[in-house]
Amino acid sequence: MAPKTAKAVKKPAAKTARVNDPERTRANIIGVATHEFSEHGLSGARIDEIADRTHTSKRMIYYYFGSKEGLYRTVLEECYRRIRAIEHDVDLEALPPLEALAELVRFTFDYQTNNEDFIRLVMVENIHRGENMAALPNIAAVNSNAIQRLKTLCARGVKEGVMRKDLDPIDLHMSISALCFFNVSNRHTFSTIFKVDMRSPKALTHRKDTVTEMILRYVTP
Amino acid sequence: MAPKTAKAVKKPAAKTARVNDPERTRANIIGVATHEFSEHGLSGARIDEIADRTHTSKRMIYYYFGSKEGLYRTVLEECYRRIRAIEHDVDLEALPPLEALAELVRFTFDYQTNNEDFIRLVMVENIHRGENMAALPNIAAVNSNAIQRLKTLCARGVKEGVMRKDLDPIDLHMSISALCFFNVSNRHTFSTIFKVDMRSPKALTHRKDTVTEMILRYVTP
Amino acid sequence: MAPKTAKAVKKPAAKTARVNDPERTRANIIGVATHEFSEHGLSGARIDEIADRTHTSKRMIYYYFGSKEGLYRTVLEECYRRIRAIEHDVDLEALPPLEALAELVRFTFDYQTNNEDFIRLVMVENIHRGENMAALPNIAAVNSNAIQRLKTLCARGVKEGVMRKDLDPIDLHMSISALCFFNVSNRHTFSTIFKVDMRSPKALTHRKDTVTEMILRYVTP
Amino acid sequence: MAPKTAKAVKKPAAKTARVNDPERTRANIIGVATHEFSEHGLSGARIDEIADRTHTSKRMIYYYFGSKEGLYRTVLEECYRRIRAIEHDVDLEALPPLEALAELVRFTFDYQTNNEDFIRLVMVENIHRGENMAALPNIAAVNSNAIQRLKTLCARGVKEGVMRKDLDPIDLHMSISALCFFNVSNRHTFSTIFKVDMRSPKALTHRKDTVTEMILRYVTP
DNA sequence: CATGAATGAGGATTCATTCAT
DNA sequence: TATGAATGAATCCTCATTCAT
Repeated sequence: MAPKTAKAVKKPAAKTARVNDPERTRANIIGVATHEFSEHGLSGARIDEIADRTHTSKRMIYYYFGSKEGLYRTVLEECYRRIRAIEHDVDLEALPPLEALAELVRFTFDYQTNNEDFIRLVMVENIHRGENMAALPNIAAVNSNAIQRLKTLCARGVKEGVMRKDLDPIDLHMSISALCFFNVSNRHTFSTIFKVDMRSPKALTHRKDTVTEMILRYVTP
Repeated sequence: MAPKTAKAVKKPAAKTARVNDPERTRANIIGVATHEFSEHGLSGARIDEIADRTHTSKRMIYYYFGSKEGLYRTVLEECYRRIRAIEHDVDLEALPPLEALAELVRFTFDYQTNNEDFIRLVMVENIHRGENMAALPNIAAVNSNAIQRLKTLCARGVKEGVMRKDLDPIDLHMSISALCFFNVSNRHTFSTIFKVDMRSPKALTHRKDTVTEMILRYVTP
Repeated sequence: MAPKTAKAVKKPAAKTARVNDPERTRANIIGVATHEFSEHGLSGARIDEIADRTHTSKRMIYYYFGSKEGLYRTVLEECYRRIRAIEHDVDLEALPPLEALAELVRFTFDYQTNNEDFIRLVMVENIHRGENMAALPNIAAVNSNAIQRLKTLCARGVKEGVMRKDLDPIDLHMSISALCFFNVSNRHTFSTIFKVDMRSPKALTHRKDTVTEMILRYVTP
Repeated sequence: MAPKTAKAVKKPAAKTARVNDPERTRANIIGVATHEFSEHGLSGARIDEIADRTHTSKRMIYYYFGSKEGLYRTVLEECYRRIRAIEHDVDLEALPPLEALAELVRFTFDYQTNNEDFIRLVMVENIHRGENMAALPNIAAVNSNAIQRLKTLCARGVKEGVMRKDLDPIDLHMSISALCFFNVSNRHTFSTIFKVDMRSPKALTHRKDTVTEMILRYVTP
């Protein structure tokens, strides 16, 4: 909801303007839009607002993305692209299976905690029943790696006798995601109802440990 | 809503509650609004649309709820009230601790699966950072029971030696919620990315078992 | 809405406002829109402009007509409805066949001359390939009368031996329309090219006589 | 035009006139614009659309024609220039007066039928009250020939006793134009209302005969 | 209580046109 | 010449809300 009162201060300057650098312009818009959509949702976000926070004008949004929905989809696409790129950072091969899994859980927890915009965007997209995401090309590619790596890890764990045989990588991934995601996504309602802190470093560390332990216990034979 | 054309035929039908029954009118509006807000979010929902699906007119919405936000808050309140009422249905005392916990997990899983509107409303409210919920009176009351019952259960489990001593009821509740919630909330994006079915009875049963086992393994000493 | 430059003078008053008289409001809008669409075409007309010349606001246009196109269609419909109503004015039965026909031609000529808005609207609609008109219900009803009356008249003329037998009412109607229509529709380009006056009473009378004679000569055995 | 999405693939194909050939570029633009203006009118035509269908870019349109209106005027001018050039094709002198007239009518009918773009452009210009055309130089020259030739023809007809003495060439030209023009210009509305075909070869031939006969009967003493 | 009419303030989108290279 | 990027100024349309009866 926009403030009807005067408090919204316009910052008329700072616009580099007329920089003929399409990539930069696009990136700038996407950056701002990512935050706006994550903050207010697809219908709640305002093109005017996005434009204002941009180095360019509202017109450029339409020039590059065609429509509000087009911009939203691009934002979504970029977000998933980023995840895919980042997931490689954990070197699961270098550690013993259980430690690797623990590391993966902790990494996931941290990543999600530190990327609230992404989490919220996924929430928004689920409110829209994933219809925008479904339209994206290459979206399936996002999974390939995550699941494949988990599969390999499980196989290793089974071979070394430290993991049970009946593990389903997708199911396991879902559990990890669920536990990590919730801490960010439902932070507000949960902490309001249960009067608990879910954001302090201490609370996060504690929760991360709980989640990690829960996953480890589950995979143990 | 407006007459789209001169001869837009009004469907005066089906509107049964013409008899002045305030409670019924209110309930009818809330019912419709619950679905609309859950479906499209706070900014995405349309007062016109809600009014149209109602037995009354748009004017009544303002008469009873003052504003769109007022209606939204009432809807939220009702939703939480309903949960609280329903939670009593599981008689945890009648079963051995672990079985009681398993039953609670399954009940939670089923309830969330069968109440998508509620799940989505919670998502929506979290997108709005819980600010509407925070304004509700009695919201804390929702927790009292859930946590208290879990606490009692854990105490019983510890006494009987089937649960570990260091369990935190809130933390446990959060884990159960996270695992159950995700299956409904992130259904669309997850199933799109991983090409899996998350809605068939079979998939639901399997996932429910996984979640239950995960929780049980976690509480075991 | 508002012109940024100074030249457009606003007439802020005169708006009867808040008259809860839908029929009047509708009629007022249609009246203004008829002229605007006739003047500038569908794409050339401006909703803002129409609203400004109305006793109501732009919002009401959308309230009643849904869209610019919806308004245009209604305008078109009204125009054709009016014609149909007016055509009864010539009592063809009361005169001898040839005189009746002459009277019909003169009436048509005068009507078209005096209803430039209508002529231009028909031009506009033809530019749009009649797609909006085709969507109108009852549009076929417009013809029924015109052709039927001409058919009866021809039959009478044939029986009395003053008209040839091979006349096709539709073809005849087309000729009359063409000759009368052109004088209004192509007035500007024709008079510019040939440096002739096509609007003075004298010119109109002369042209009307020519057209009448042309039709009469054509139907004569 | 703008890139609708990030990966909007540009079709650099088919654009042959890369070789700097001003005349060819101009002609290409005019050709495309003629169709666009004829199709959508002055306000309905889109510069972007025109540029897209061109072998060049939008920039060139402004380079060569200054503005949308400038382009429109050029298009108009070209159209009239073409007519004037073509009218010489009928050799009226070679035939007996009435046959020459019949030939002229048929030629006019065919030309208009086969040049819908031109007809529509004239309609568009009349919607704009001929103001763009009036600004064109040499526009009067268009008439000189047509009328002069008709005048000569009539004189010949009168001398040979096959035409009445009181014929006004301009008036006659107007009648011919009206009857031929209408068949193209009002095709859509007329055929929709009267459920008749106006485009089949058979219908065209029949109508052409009617028109020719009507004109011939009119000029006969 | 109830209803249809009415509306100000925004909100998304489009257009002709110009600029930097 | 030629081209893609950029833009101010509309232009159509929507929304929550209020008024008269």
